Amino acid sequence: MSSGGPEGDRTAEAQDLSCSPDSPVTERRNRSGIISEPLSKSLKHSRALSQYTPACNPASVNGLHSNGHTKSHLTKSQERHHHQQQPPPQQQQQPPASVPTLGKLDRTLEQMLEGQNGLLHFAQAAALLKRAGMEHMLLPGGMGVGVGGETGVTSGDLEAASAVEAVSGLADFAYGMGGGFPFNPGLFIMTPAGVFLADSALHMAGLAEYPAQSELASAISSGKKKRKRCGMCQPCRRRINCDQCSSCRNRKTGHQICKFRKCDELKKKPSAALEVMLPTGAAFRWFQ
DNA sequence: TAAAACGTTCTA
DNA sequence: TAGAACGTTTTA
Repeated sequence: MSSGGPEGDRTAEAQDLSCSPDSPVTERRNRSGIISEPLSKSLKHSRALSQYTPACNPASVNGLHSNGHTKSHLTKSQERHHHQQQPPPQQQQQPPASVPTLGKLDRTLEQMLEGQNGLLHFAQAAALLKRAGMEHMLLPGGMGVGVGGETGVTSGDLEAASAVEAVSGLADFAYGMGGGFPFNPGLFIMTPAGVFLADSALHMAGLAEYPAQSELASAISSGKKKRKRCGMCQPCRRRINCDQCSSCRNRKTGHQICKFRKCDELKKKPSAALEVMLPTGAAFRWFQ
């Protein structure tokens, strides 16, 4: 009759997860920091990602992040941006109104990651590579119309413009159908979960610690039987077990993660993969 | 080594 | 076909 249940011995440290100091959040954490919390509290109000950061630092929200794994690299990449891309003093004048700032660019990239389950599709990858000065890794010959096509643009403008363009102006990005595949295929890892920038490309681009990209890619490419959670989708971001679903109730026998924390990617059948969502909305199959 | 969690199989 | 149970792998 251990009526401890979910409410049993909730610790005050769990309250750290809440940004609101007066938030009456009382949770119980397991060894992995997963919180068991009744459905009524947690599931109905899925927490924003920023609420899981230790200090709710607004600056950290600006960084590229999606889960606890990526906390550290945020600051690293931001430092990189500061150190490597800080314009010389004479260029610190106001940027042209039409040119996004690096901060805006970062937010754009963050939005890309947020919105695409962490996958970088080709146009986004192109933007990142360009941003890192890796245009040469794109295949030459105008195959990448729209990404490598801009001329007469300063590098800074190119970086920002191409990234924004990658997000919003994808229509002229030529895939297949005469346009050809604009990237060096070696830069990408094709996995059941999607297409990822290869580690090498990430490293070269200074993006080695992009959330989940390298980790997931390596995990899958290594031929492990088990797939890993993508770490990017809403369920993966969730850090709270509902304690009420069948998986939670039958944890001992079911061996299943809370239904509300089940990775969206893992819900899909692996065979449904090897398909890339093109910016045009069409699906590109790597293998027929 | 225990807990977490994915994959497979079984059952309703 | 969805959910439960179990085997197995992974991770801390």
